[in-house]
Amino acid sequence: MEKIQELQEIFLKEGLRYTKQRETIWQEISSSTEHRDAEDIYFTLKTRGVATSRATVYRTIEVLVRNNLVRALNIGDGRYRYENKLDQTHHDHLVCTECGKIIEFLDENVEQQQEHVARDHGFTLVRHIHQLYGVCGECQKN
Amino acid sequence: MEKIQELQEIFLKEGLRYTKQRETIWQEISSSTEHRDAEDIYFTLKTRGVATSRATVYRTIEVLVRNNLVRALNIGDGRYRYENKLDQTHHDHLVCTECGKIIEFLDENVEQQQEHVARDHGFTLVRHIHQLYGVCGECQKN
DNA sequence: AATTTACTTGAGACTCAATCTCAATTAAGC
DNA sequence: GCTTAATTGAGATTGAGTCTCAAGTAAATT
Repeated sequence: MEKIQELQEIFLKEGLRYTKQRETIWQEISSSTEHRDAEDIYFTLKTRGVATSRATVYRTIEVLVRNNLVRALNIGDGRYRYENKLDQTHHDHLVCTECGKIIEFLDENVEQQQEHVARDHGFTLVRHIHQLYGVCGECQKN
Repeated sequence: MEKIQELQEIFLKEGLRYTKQRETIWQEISSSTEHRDAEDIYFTLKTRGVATSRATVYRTIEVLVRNNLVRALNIGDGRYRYENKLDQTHHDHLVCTECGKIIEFLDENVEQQQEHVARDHGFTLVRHIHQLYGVCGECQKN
């Protein structure tokens, strides 16, 4: 039930109605720390008896992303993963190319350097995508 | 006609035939420093009279990417851009969210730091994706 | 509380990049 | 040149995501 208040304010602010479906989708995303795709979220809701359509899942996620409650992650395999932003802190991702495991990391050095690079080219940095792909410890053993 | 020799060796090595279509696709990609999508390459070939099918374009690019002659770039808008790797040097990309301009950059500091991050998490780094999105100098004026 | 109004939902059609199929074509070995 | 097996290409298919529009349902109005 985390941030339900804020959720309601967001829909109000956007002139959108507060519906059971929208709340359920947020609850589903906010109750997990996994990086899940839309299909996964859609099916989980389905098996939990609170079925919503794909259209509603995608439409709601769009609002959540726009309002900073959810982050969309593109790891380059053609579909987005979503993670809630309840823990606030910014981070990037380390992806195991063998088992698909996703680990979060934050490196202040890199964060700062990115600002420099952008500035050096006359850009105002808005966001970035930074993913490291490699083989994790477990997978190296096999 | 750059690297035609190497191109032939690659196809030989892979047990593939050396065809006019495959050569033409490489020539098209190698003759430009732009970051182009498959559709763009396909249509350019078409208007130049050396028509090949989409299927062949995609199939050939796959081989070129696998053999390090071409790099596939995912800037998160749902389609890949391709650039030839003739100039060898590794770099990442700075993308203007207003005009779509793509600038290449290389930051040794960041490159090294990535290795550290991977190692710290027990990963062997294989590759990375690093894109900075912002507004370029020109677009800031408007 | 009933009615009206307008936003939301959902099933399925649609889009778009990319992949697959398979008959016709063609490169390469004999 | 002939044979054979890889390649090509037109179009079908896939899959993630978006769109449509009739039916459903909040919320405002009376």
